[in-house]
Amino acid sequence: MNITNKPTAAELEILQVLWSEGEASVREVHEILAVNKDTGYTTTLKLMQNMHSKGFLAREEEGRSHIYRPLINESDTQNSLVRTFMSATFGGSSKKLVMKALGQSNPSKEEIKEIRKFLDQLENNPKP
Amino acid sequence: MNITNKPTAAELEILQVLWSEGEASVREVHEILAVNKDTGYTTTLKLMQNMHSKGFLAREEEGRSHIYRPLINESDTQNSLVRTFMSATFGGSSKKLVMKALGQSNPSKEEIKEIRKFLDQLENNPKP
DNA sequence: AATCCTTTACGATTTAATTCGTATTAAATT
DNA sequence: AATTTAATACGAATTAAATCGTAAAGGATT
Repeated sequence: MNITNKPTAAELEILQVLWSEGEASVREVHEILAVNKDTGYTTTLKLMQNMHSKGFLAREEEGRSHIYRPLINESDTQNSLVRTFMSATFGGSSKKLVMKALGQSNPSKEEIKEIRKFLDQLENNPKP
Repeated sequence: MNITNKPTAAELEILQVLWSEGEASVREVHEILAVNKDTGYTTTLKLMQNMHSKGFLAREEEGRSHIYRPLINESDTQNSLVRTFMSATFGGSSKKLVMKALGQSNPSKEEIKEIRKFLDQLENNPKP
């Protein structure tokens, strides 16, 4: 259920790609990252190799290249990162974090509606 | 209004103390941090010196020690950190971040009420 | 006055993360 | 068959952050 050690910033970028694509080769991940980032191919390769040995990614030979797949779940990873961030920056107060986040973005009416619905659920099904 | 470069994790811990105390000597900051953290006095000193030269802290001689005061605002700093985090972890979606944060903490009825009020304001005063 | 704190200053080390260079291998192309 | 291309492997360099050690200075204590 829960992530033991968190991915670093560069690792998270790679995970975003893999969560979105499902699976990909180093080349594919690199091409996508290279649009916004200026680093070499071997950097991406090394990162993905590291992530594989950390247990973040599975890989499988396909021809002479490797296809990688995330082994850690997006939602669990986000939970873990949020918890750490919330604690470091807001002393653990979700209310403060939430207000800062909302005050800074432009959530659509629709999104606001969904958040309200979520708050309703929270009140009706309080946690242990 | 806006923070140019963000404090690091260790710097943020120091800022938390100073935001809460208003001002303090290295010794005072260190004593407070030392409760939960196991690092030497000179580490805290060095960090605060760095923060001073970065323009994060002002200082003033008082006797033979220095009294430090934050020059960057808590709210602005949090905004900046939230923006970066939200973008790196949730592709900039405040809705996703907000739900993760709420789903993970136990906001009180009172807090939920305040968040609802905040959502009302957001809807009534939409941003540019 | 001599010694003992307590403090700052600051270079150096350590640690972690990121980036890269080079060697090697094997498939694809000529 | 020879050459080019595209991939992995992996050590090493770079960078940034955090930590520490030691020297110097000046009050406070004896």
